[in-house]
Amino acid sequence: MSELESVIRQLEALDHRITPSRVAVIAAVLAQSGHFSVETIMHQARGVGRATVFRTMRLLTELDIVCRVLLEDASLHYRVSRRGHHHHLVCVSCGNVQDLDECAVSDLVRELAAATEYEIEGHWLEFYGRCAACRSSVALTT
Amino acid sequence: MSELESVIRQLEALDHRITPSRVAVIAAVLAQSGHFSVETIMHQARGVGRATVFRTMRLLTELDIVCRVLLEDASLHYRVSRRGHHHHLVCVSCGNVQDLDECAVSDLVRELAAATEYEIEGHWLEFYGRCAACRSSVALTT
DNA sequence: GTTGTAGACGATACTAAGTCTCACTGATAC
DNA sequence: GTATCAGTGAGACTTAGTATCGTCTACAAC
Repeated sequence: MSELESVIRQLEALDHRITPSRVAVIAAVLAQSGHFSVETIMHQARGVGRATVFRTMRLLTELDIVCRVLLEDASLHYRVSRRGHHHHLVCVSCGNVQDLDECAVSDLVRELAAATEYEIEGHWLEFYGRCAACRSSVALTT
Repeated sequence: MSELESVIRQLEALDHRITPSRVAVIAAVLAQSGHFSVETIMHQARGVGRATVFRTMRLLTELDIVCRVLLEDASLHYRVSRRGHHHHLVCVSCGNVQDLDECAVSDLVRELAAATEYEIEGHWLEFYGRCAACRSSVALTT
């Protein structure tokens, strides 16, 4: 079963209708390799209305098929999510994104809950830097 | 020396002019207790133009007089920053913000840099939850 | 005190990202 | 076959912020 079919099955299972617009958006999303903006999807799923693209993206986010990537300037991008809760390491130079396998702050969340009496429900954690390739190319050009 | 005067000195030291508009915006910012949006400041510093409020906020952010608080829905608010690099714990119910004293991920940054060969330059970290007061009030009403 | 000037100003147009509304369409159940 | 309602596209609207531009004024030099 292809990834596209698998997503369609998930939508069907939740009683969402399978329409050509949705399939076009989902196919465009699954074709992305790195992080992408909604605008990219709007270009690639031509003919699909703006509102529909946003609606479908929200649906995919709720289903954990895509996750949101927060860039350093606080702008939101998306990324196909092939695992559960995780964080990102974003190269500010080439835009490459590494998924970080495990949630690095789950211990911290427990400590913090004990120290502050908050019931902690969620968090944002994103790292920014330069990947090895970008660092070496900078070293060459300077 | 009041906090307002102290900020004005900082601006003067960097060769920025002290204008009535700037003073109005800075006073409005310093009067905030929790996190706030630019719109709040625009209401409280009546007569100051929209662009000027944004320009002044950017200036204050650069001077580390305010810091940005990322809410759970990825919208940006601001908060008077009375310390250096730190993170926030935001109550999603009453909006109260706790500053977390030390950067909890500095060790993690080092580990990650070693593991991924990235040169890590920055990160976002924000926690969301319910404070003790909000939890007890929910317990009472249910 | 006067003046020159560049930095700051307000108004306003614009952009980007996303939401809302509404009449219409078409997938699905009966 | 048809009724229904979830989903659709168009486009107006919202929110947050930036860009432009002609005018003003804080402040240093005189």
